[in-house]
Amino acid sequence: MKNEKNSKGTLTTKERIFEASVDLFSQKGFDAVSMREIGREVGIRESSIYNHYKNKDAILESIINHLIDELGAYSLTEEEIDKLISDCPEMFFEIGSREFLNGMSNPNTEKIWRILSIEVFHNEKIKSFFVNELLESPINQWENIFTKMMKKGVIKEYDPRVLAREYFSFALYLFFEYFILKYDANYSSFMDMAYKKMIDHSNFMLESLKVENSENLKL
Amino acid sequence: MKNEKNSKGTLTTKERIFEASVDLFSQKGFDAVSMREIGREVGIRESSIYNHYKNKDAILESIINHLIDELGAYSLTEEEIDKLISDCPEMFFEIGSREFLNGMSNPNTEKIWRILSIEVFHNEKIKSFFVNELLESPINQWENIFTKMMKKGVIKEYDPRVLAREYFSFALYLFFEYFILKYDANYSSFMDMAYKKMIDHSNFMLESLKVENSENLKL
DNA sequence: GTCTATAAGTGGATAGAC
DNA sequence: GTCTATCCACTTATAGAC
Repeated sequence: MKNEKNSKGTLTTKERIFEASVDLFSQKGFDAVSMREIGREVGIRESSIYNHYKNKDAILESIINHLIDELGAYSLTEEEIDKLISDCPEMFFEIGSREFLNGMSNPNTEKIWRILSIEVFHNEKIKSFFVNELLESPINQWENIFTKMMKKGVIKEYDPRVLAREYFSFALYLFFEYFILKYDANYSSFMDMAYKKMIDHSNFMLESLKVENSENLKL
Repeated sequence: MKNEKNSKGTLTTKERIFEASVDLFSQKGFDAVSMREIGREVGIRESSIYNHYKNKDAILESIINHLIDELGAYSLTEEEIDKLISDCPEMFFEIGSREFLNGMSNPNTEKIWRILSIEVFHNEKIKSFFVNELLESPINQWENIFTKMMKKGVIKEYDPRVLAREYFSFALYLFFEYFILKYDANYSSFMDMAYKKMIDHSNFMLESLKVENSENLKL
């Protein structure tokens, strides 16, 4: 814990252990990586790792916390959201897409998302982090947004909870496709393909939710 | 391999090993379950298991093959699909939903889907099975169905590939939600909730794709 | 077909010299 | 802070008695 900060370009041993662990865990999963292997990657003996981290679990924990810190730094404020809804709903969907994909595919966080995807089965903390961060809180947020859009007459009337699921389920599908089924550490191709699909999806939703001239809007 | 079949109600030792493995693997994952543990569950020594299965991997393999066999038994024929499209598109979506959920939540297969979800990171065979069975082949099939629906004028014109993703991504979202994030071996609640959500989704899609009276259908 | 005994290996973690 | 040496629990799998 002594030389945790290092303002120069060089990395401390602790930081090198962190980086090596992120690389190895994201490739093989937590259980399949041994302390010996991490040590080898860093260039020290495994016993020396215990001078920097209490045990193997502590390394994983610090990785999770790093992602949580990183995510907290993003996200739009309530006022920015309100303004965008009135100004231009098309833009809003596009910004929403980009926001989501950035949180996923930032080079600092992409490997960590992959680690958590692998470990979600073995770790209760990760599981509840996922449920909250990927299921409940975004869908609640989108329900809120769709409700506001209806009040302003920007989209037609529909059950906002259903719309929230319609919109955000597609993001989860992309997450599932890339982080679970097709992950291969090829960062740029993830962004490119996912972004195009997300735009197609936004357009479909916009088209479906357009306010019509006639009166028979409510189902 | 000797007493594999047993027409009476009793299970052979091999079958009991199979069942115990499915239970344990679905709860803890393949790596986290030892041969000792399986033996304990069955009531024999771990060394005796090797009289029935060559090794631990062979147990997993037989579990995967069991699911593949089971899935092959379902699925509609081309003619049945064509008939349904003309007769009643609403019904078709409902049947499509039920078909998918049945393949997932049949009591014989639900635990196996869970095992594969856990093991998809460690096993190339499972990974390509998932990519094919959950991503590519269903989306191609739905693209085909939407194309036919357009030709018959049952739905409005739109890129069928995009529609296929719009429709099927929701099924994958449900898979992700239940088998990865919220799995708790509670079979009936999965079916109930997933089915309701799937119906909401089908209704939204139908509404969006309704043929309108006027002429400006193509985007 | 099941048992005991055992091989042969890998894992995380600690003690103490330097 | 890193090293060597070591501990001990646990794993898959095999050999051979019964």
